[in-house]
Amino acid sequence: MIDPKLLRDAPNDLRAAQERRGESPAIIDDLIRADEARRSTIAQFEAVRSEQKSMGKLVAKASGEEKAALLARTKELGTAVKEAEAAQRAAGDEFTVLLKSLPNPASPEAPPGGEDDFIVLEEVGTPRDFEAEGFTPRDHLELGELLGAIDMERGAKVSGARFYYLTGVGAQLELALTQLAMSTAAKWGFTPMIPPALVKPQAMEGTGFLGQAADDVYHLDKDDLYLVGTSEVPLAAYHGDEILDGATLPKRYAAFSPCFRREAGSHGRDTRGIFRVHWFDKVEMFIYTTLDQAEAEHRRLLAWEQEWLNMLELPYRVIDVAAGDLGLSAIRKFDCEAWIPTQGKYREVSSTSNCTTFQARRLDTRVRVTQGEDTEPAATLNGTLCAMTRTIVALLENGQQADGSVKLPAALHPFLGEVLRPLES
RNA sequence: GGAGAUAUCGCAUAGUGGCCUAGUGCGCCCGCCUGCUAAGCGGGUUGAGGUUCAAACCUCUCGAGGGUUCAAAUCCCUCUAUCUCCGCCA
Repeated sequence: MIDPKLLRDAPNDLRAAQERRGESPAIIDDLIRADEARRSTIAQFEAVRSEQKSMGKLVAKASGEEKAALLARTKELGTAVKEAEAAQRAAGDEFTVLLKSLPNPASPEAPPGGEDDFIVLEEVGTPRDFEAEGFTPRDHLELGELLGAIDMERGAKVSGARFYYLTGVGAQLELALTQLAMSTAAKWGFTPMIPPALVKPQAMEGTGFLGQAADDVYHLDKDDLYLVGTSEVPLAAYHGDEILDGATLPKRYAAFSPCFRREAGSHGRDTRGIFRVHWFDKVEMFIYTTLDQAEAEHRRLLAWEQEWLNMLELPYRVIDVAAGDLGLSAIRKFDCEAWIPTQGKYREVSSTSNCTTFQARRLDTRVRVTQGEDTEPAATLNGTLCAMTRTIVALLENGQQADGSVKLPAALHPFLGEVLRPLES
């Protein structure tokens, strides 16, 4: 949700931002009309309500005929107040619904265009040349089966397509990554968190996942709870309805949670292995700060994501996601994409978004920067530290050797040794 | 799942239909006084929204949402959370 005052103060900026996303600016004019309707119904309600209150005081003091006459008038006022209140609410609701459907204005620095119009900011590391090494790389599933690390067949048997078991060293690998990611984040100053993975509609809605992304979300009808697709949701809602003390900012949290995604729009894509699944575990970074610090924190998040990939010794690139490919809440997004040898391309393993005050306005998270001053909406940012399944895919494929064994990065040696070896057949 | 209780400003409390424009204490902020400190004295102190050049004014906000009434913190209904006990359970 944007600052409604922008509709009056800077409508042209908002129209331009819509066009950067490749969306119609007409909604801005709808919003301006709805805002005017809202404000005029508020004025009408307040006028009759004010009269009702002062008349009510006269009633309390009056008696006899005088009182009867007053009561006749106040009775009329009573209905007028109810009507005006209903009109105010209707206009307010209409405005809010429209306002919430408006995406966060894309940053002017975000590349214009859609999904394919990203800009590559940086490439780090060099993909291995398997041809030169003299063997054809196996894909992560083949390797996972050789190592006894991944069991897709039984995942499908028990839970259906896009489910898996991590077994043996696969399970150990996730636990090692989790432990390494959480402790590394703690060292960077993040507070480790384990949040709930089931949330109320308000949390889901507040983070912007019930708009166009709603099809991708699991919902439990009987309990009206949602399974989160990322711990961004419970972390953003964590300080909802709160006023944060500016002196405590930035607040940085790192959360481990399962993530559930229906993958509604991706039938047939990435069907092999654990690259795209309905459930995976993830360590997510989340930051609360003030608007003026948001961009700097966004750069820090990206730097931490890169440091993590460097620790894992993976070749990757960083892209600046185009405006048309941003989620509802973000003004700018950077993705880190690891090289996947058997796909011959870079694929997303982490992503960081600057949501400015968009989510905080919806969730009512405010900051009092200085004692005695007015509050302002907080700014929120999120970034992946380690999405387990995709990280495992990248580690297996990039670390593999001709015999099917997998060399691990030094950071994982304390947990799993230097090499994962195929099971005895 | 069953029975009962509770929910008021940062905290603690008062408030059983109009005198609530929600009082008081603590805490906090500003000032005064006291040659330091403490005490004392005076004032301020929920959060939103609207009108407005501004000063100021108005509206909403007593867990949430409905209802009754000319008028609701107060009466009624529903929901949520917390506490106590019972049952079940990792």
